Amino acid sequence: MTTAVAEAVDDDLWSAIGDPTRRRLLDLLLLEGAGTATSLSQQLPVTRQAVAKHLGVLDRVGLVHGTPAGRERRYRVDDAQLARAVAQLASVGSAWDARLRRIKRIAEAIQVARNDQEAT
Amino acid sequence: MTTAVAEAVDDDLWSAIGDPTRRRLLDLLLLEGAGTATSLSQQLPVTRQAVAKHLGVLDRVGLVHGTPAGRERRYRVDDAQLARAVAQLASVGSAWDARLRRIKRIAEAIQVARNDQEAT
DNA sequence: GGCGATACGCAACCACTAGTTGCATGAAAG
DNA sequence: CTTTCATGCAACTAGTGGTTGCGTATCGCC
Repeated sequence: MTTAVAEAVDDDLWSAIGDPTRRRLLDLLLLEGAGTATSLSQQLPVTRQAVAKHLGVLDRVGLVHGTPAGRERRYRVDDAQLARAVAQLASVGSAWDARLRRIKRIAEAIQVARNDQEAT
Repeated sequence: MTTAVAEAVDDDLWSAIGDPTRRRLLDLLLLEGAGTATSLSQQLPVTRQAVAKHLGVLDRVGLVHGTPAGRERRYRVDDAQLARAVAQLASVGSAWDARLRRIKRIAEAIQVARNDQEAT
């Protein structure tokens, strides 16, 4: 019997998509197919260097791949890896959801038992 | 037409459940019903003070409530608020999931078109 | 070929947060 | 009353998201 919620979470993956700026970054990349640090920074309220750092961590965990193209470095999303990340998100969510439901059920059961007592 | 994924995320809530230690904390509280900084810290690889801080931020965003009980302060989860957080998690996840599926569909469509051309 | 514009990477610095240790205080128990 | 135990507060460290500033390499044009 498992005593704790699964939480079989790749911590790097999670923290990568945990940052709101990185989420928007992934969103933009997904939307436009590809982008560079400069092009992306123009659509975000942060500097090019900040974006570059984020792309660095996203690249490190494999959520995006950056390939040099002339004087610029073009990044694009790794669909499979992002799908994995999304799956983890869903997994943590549903684990908690399940536990919440269970707790609720138990609480109701106790309530019922108490009513039975009073009715004696 | 919406050009970006919803991302209607309460940032405080998200960052509250973004921390792995806080997730384990919520997990423990959910499992045991209630707990204090001291009791919880004994089941985690961090000090009592660290746990106290986390409970502080969880309390501030309303995911838990702490009530003084004699010389100790007892915390318990706010089910409704946690349910909200879980819902947000699911929402972000499904938004990306949808976009990934859409991208995949477009990619396949392009592939089909290309094959048609070649078949001419 | 040479030169300005552009895209990049690196380094230093600031602010915030998760973690620590140390200490003082207040309630409970003997 | 004294001891014990849980808490809260303060100071300090390490890591990270963000900035500015600077050096360098590539592209485009004359």
